[in-house]
Amino acid sequence: MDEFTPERLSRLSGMLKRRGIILPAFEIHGGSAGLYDFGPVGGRLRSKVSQTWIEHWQSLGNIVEISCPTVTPYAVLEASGHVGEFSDFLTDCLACGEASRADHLIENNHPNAESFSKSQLEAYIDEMEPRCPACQACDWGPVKAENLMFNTKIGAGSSGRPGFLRPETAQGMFTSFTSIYRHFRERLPFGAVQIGKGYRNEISPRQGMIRLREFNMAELEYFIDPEVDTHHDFSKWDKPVTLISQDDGEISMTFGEAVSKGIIRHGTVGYFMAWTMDFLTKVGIQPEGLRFRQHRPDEMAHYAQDCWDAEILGSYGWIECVGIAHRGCYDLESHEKATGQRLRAWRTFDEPKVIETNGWTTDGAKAGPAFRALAGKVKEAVEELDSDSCFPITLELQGELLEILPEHVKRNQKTETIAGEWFIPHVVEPAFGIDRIIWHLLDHSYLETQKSGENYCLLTLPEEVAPVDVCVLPLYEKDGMGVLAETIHRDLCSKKGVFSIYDASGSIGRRYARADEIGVPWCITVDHDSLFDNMVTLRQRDTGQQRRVAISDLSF
RNA sequence: GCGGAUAUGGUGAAGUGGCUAUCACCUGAGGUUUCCAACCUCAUGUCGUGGGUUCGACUCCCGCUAUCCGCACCA
Repeated sequence: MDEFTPERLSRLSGMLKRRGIILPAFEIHGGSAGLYDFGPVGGRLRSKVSQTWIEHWQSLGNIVEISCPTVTPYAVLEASGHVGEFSDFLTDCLACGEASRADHLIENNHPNAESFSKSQLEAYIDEMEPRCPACQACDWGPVKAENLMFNTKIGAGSSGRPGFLRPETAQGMFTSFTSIYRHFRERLPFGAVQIGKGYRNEISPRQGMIRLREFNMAELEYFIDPEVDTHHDFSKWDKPVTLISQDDGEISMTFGEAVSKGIIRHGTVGYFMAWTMDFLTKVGIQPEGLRFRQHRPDEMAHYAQDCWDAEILGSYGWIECVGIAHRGCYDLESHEKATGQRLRAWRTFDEPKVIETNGWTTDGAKAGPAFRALAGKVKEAVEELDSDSCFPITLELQGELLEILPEHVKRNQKTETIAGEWFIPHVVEPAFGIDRIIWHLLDHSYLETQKSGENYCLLTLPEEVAPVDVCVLPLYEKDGMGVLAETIHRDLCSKKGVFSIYDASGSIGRRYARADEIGVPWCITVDHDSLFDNMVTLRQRDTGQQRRVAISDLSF
C-alpha cells in the first residue's frame, strides 16, 4: 500500500476516469453530485465484486439469494421505522416563509434537541418562542418531517399511492420472511442475501465514491433463535485483529478471544466479522488497513443492539464500509405489528409442556341471558375461582353484586399438551457498502512505482475481481500474428467467466503498461514463433515474469 | 445548508478584453521496430452553464451547476 496523499488521490481519480473505471455520471449535462458511473472497465469490476460477495456468503451453506424491488410502498418503510427516524424536522416561518430545522431553533435551550420527536419539538417551540433566523418573527407553522428518502408515487393520478426508493435492501428480506422460512423447511438458523441499489437523498454528498445518493448495497439477514447458544469455530482466525471496543478502546485480539471475553457480545456477530474480514482481503483490501469499531450506544441505529463497523483506511481516512449489527427482533416484530401477519418461527420444546386446567367456567346458555352485558366479565371472574369453590356465590363486578348460581356454571377440567411455541427470530445483519469497498480495493491496489527511471503505475488487483482477466497482444499485427491473436482472444471470451481484451496498438511495452494500469493479471503475446509452434508468451502482471505456454494449455 | 477556493481537448497544465487559444501525455492512421510507456509523419479533440457589461467576453460582473477544503449532517 502506498502512502495516502492528496496528490496520489488526484492521480488515482484521474486514472480511474481516464481508463473508464469510475467516473461522474451524466457529466455531459453538468453531472449530479453523489451519482457515479462504473465505466467500460469498472462495470465488470463491480459485477465481479458483487458475485464474489454472494458466493462468499453462500458458502456458509444455509444462505439464499433473493431480489426485491427498489420501489417500496410507504407502509413498509413506515413499519420499519424509516419514515419516522430517517428525517430532519422542519418548520416554516409563517411571516417570511423560510424553512428552519426545528431542532436547531431550540438547540440553545436543549443540547439534545435532535433526538426529540415531532410533538416534543412542537411543544418546545411553543414554549421557547424562538425567533426566525431570517426575519426575527416568531410565528411558526407545524413541524413536518423532511425525509431523506427519495419520494415517489406508485401508480398514476389520484390512484397513485405514496412510496419511496428503498434506503436499504434489508426490508425486502424481512417482508419475505415467511417464504424464506418455508424454503428452509422451517428450521433456523438461515439467511438471505440481496445485492442491489439503495437510495438516500444525502444533504451533501462528499468525498467522491464515499457518500452517494444511489449506491450498491449487499446485505445478509441471518435469522437465529435467541435461546439457542451459538457455537462457532474461530480456530481458523488465529491472528489478532484491531478492534476498537466501546469499553476497552483499541485492542489487538483474535475474534475468538473477543467473543469469549464478551467484548463482541454475540458469537454470530463475531463469526460474521471474521467472515467479513475474509471477504475483504479476498477482494484486495490490505489487512493492515482494516479495523473493526464498535458503535457507541448513541450512534447506534434505531433498530440495533450491538453493532461493529469494518473500517478501511484509504485516501479519505478510516471509512466505515461494513456494518455488522445485531438487530434483535426489531424488524420482524415491527412488520408483524403493522400487518397482523405472523412473522415467527416455531420452537419445539424438549419436553412438551402439559397444562392441566381444573376449575370452573360459565355455561353460556344460562349465564348469557342472566348477566347480559356483564356475562364476559363474569366468565373471567369464574375462571379465576378455585376448583373447590361452592355455588351459589356472590361476586362484586363493576360495583354490582351478582349472585352466581350453580346452574350458571360448569366444571372445566382439561389437560393440554403444548409441544412448542412461536417466537420472533433475532437477526444478525452484515451490511456492505459495495461502492465504498470497490473504492478502497482500488485505493489499496493502486501502486505507483518506477520502471527504468519512469513513473509507472499498476493495480495489483486479485484475479478474483480483476475486471479484465487477460489481454491478448500480437507482437505485430502482420504475417498472421494478428489473426492468430484474434482467434485466441475470441476463444477466451467465449469461455464462461473469462473476459479478454485484444490490443494491437502501440509498442508491446506500451500495451503491457496499459494492461497493468487497469490491473489485468495476465498478458498473452503472440509472436512469429507462435505461428509455427502454437506456443505463446504468458506474462504475469505483478512480477513481469514470462513463460512459453502451448495455446492448448492456457488455463483460462 | 453555511463559509472559502476552483472549473480551459480523454488526462494534466499554460494563457489573453480582439489574430486560427498553447503545451505535454493520451487516443487514432501510416511508417519503423523480434517482448516492457522507443522513434518519425499525419490526424481527431477544449474555454462547465445561463444571463449581463462591451463594437467585441474564454478573459470582467451576476445567477446556476459541479468539484475540492473546512463546519454541520451521516442508519
